[in-house]
Amino acid sequence: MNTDFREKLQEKGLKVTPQRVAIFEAILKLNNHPTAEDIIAFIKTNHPNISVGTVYKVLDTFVENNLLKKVKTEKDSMRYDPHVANHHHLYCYETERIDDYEDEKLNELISNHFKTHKIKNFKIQDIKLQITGKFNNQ
Amino acid sequence: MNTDFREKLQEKGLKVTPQRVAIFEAILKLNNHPTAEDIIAFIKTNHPNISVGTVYKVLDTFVENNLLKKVKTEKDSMRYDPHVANHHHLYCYETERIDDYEDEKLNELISNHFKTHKIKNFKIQDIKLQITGKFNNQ
DNA sequence: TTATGCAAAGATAATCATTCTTATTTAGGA
DNA sequence: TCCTAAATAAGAATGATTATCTTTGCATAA
Ligand SMILES: [Mn+2]
Ligand SMILES: [Mn+2]
Ligand SMILES: [Zn+2]
Ligand SMILES: [Zn+2]
Repeated sequence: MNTDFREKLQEKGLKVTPQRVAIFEAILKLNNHPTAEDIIAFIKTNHPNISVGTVYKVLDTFVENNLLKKVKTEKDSMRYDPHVANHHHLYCYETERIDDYEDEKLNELISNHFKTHKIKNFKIQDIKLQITGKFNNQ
Repeated sequence: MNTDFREKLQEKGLKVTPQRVAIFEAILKLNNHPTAEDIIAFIKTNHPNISVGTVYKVLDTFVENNLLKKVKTEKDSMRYDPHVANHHHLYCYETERIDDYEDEKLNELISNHFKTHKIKNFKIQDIKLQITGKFNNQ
């Protein structure tokens, strides 16, 4: 999993640095579409000298190179998603929790719908669902 | 349409002020899910003394009272939507344009799908599609 | 080896949307 | 008309993000 990520960096012509590896690992570990702040806090424990600016710069680089996605929210701080394949999100309206939601049947349903119901003057690139609600337990 | 809005304010127990009316009119006129900045710029022409803080406070009040919705984006500044009934959005990946998209058939399709495919540990409140792509002309 | 080039990281200042504070004004009911 | 809670104005403060500038780490060429 680590070598995997190193290879991806190299494919994109990006240098493999300890910071980049640490930031990506942090995002995987944190596992709730973390903010930059979450990432910084997590990394600071093992890697206390990392610079805030570096984290933001690395996150941008990752997004540009499609190693991460930004997640839309209505909050001030951006959240990041290591899951770059197309998928949907469950948003809790009470907490900051955002979970992934994958549903191949639903994707087909929607994709078929748009085959017969074109949107005038608009070329679709991708479709995401924001499913807002409340998690039960856990 | 204006009296309509005044009545809505009164129903909610909110005072009808020139600032509130101007802000709501601006959002309707601007008609592209404007930012606070767009609204301020628009209002300043007729109403030069309005305060920036007032605009933000009024926007919050409107959102709390369901007269406006916030629109999720991955940009820094928030956008506002006077269209509070549930509907979807077309996002252009090249420009800041966001259009409304309503599709009753699609809503039914999705709603039926979730009747038979419950999400474990999650109670759905609402579902919005973010349809990203590119507008043709116009 | 040593020098040169260059991407990346660190430190920290600057920016900019938004929020907060405090004094003042006003809408709307009594 | 008067009163008062609610709303606004002005501007300072905050906080996330971006920009700037210097330093570091390597690779490659002299
Ligand atoms: Mn709209
Ligand atoms: Mn911000
Ligand atoms: Zn995700
Ligand atoms: Zn809308």
